[in-house]
Amino acid sequence: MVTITDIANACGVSRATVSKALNGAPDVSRETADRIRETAASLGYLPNATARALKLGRSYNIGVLFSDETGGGISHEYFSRILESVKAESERLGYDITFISKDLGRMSMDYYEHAKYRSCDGVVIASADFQDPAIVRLAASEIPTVTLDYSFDNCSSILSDNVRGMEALVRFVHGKGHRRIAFIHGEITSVTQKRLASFRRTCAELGVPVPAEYIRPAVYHDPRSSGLATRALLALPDRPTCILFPDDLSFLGGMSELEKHGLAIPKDMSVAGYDGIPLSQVLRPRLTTYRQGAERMGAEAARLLIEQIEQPDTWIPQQITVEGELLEGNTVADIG
Amino acid sequence: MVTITDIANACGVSRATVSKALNGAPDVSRETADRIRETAASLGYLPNATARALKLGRSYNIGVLFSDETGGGISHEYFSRILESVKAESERLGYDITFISKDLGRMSMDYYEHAKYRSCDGVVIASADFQDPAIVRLAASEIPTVTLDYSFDNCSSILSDNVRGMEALVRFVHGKGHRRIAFIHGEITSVTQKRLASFRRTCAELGVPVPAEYIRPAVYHDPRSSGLATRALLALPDRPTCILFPDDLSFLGGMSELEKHGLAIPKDMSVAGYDGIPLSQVLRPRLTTYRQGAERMGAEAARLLIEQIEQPDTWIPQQITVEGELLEGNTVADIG
DNA sequence: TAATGTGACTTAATCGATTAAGTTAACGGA
DNA sequence: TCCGTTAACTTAATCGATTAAGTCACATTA
Repeated sequence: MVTITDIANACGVSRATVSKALNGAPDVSRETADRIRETAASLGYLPNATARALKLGRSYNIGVLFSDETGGGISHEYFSRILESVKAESERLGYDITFISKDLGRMSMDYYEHAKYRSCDGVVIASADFQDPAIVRLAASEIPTVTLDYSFDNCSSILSDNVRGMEALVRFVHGKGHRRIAFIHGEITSVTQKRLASFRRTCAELGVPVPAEYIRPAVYHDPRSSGLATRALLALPDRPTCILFPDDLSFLGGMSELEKHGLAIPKDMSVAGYDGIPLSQVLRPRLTTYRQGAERMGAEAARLLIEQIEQPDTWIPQQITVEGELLEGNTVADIG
Repeated sequence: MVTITDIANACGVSRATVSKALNGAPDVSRETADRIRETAASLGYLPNATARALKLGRSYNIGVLFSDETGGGISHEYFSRILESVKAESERLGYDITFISKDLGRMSMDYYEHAKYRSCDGVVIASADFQDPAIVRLAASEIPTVTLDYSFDNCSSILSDNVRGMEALVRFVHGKGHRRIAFIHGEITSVTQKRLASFRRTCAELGVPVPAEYIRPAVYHDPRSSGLATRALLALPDRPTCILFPDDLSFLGGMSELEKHGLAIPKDMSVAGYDGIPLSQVLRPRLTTYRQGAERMGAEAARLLIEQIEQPDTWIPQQITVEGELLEGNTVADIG
């Protein structure tokens, strides 16, 4: 391994001078600096991030947290889009990313300890149980933290616009003439609550009644549970004309249930999803859904976090809401 | 930050003794060791991975490489399953994982340099253009490397069993009576070549003729291009009775094309996919496909890599082939 | 009794890079 | 000529942990 000492020897200067030359310090002469840089290049010198981190107390490494337990793991489309954009933006800004988990080999530690152990400069919490004391501890710690789809006091956060997303969907189906709109929602989280509230408020604004039995619980990303919820809705004496699903994958469960009942989409039942995963746009009929701005969310998360890391003095917590877009498929019939 | 020095002071011993006590060295008395461990716990001591890495020349950190350019990014189901299992197994064995990329901020470096810079103990190459000189350099370097779905000399590799996967599919549809089997394949890579070869060989073994026009190129994970390939197949005077798609997502493109022609699956055309993504199993009809053993592949990759890192002397390159399973849906009609 | 051994420490060097503080020679101005 | 200044270095401490080598008191053995 080529170190700063090798360059120093090769150039007949001290290690200090090499370090300064490579970092562009002012008190190295032009010629010496050039000579050092050339030698460094010719020897194939690479700085050692570890040594630098130890000395500087800055690792240029940020942790990302995807809690697997909540099922919001990396393999869900929405989260992998977020991960990918956090990664891309971080790299653009000169930071690597490392996963933060509970426990590591035989060491048992919580998220905060893990992040400390790896001396992460900051952490992006992308999917987690925000009630988990370990998450709360991390968010409340001195480590700069940005959360996605949840807000802690004193942490910046990036929020998908669930309020406006749900509103857009409701207004869209209302515009198509629907007045009996059912909503199958995922597990109760802050995201779900926002969508529920927005659903209710928008319906109220539009003068659309929302019978209690039109709101059915299910589990995100679980076609089976949405299928059951769909069945329950179909059993109602006063069936809805349109069903909003918790997400696109869940819609598939509903779809097969509708099929079983011999109901065609959108002729006999209108439906809409949420997320706008690529699949939704190649399905026939193309699914009407709301695509969250995951790419921008990830990028903004990285940007905010690194800003906080690099300018801790001027930093104040920020909440950024990222809008998505309504993907108007053809699963909502015009019954106006 | 609580360091080893704080513990040393609190216990009235030297830092060396603390380090030894915490690492279970034999030359520390029972009582002293206990006292040190208690003090460490009560002070909330956490080892500093950075300092340890610097001294030991071991970071307990492995790099993972998902080249974005090839489109085999993190967000594809197969790769995210691999990532997730590499992560889980690495963590179980006490290693963190960090993404390796080209370039980092204003530093331009190749993969090898990046891995060196972060002192990764090893690298898993999960998706990449294996012709890329930067990838070749990394694989040929002194850094332990495991590749997925590709073999380099002197590197261990984990291979999805494309040969047996394709064979299983062909034998399955053949068993259902199909004799005119078309195959839409993805871009020519080593994986694709294996599938193509296996397709041809199995057909030959079964005595099924394979007209050249039954083999159509397309692009992986791109429903549009598979749609076009499907259209070309349908235009043939002697239509196939069954189409094998490059992957499940691509099948969706074919599906909508079939729909346009008023052809029902599987009545008018049988189809099969590849990958076995969750979606494929909630679609109606349920897709016949081959699910690759991504979870085992990721876990084996991590295991092999860490084995090589920890026992470099006894190490020899290994190739492990991981079998998947045929998911027998109902998109293949029995026309026997 | 002297030599030898041993258990339980401490000392000090080391990993690679950074940086405050110190040194030295050259130069300018009075 | 002498002093102050400045450019261009070097010295040495430091980040936190590890470990080979050294020390020392005490026990054992011939």
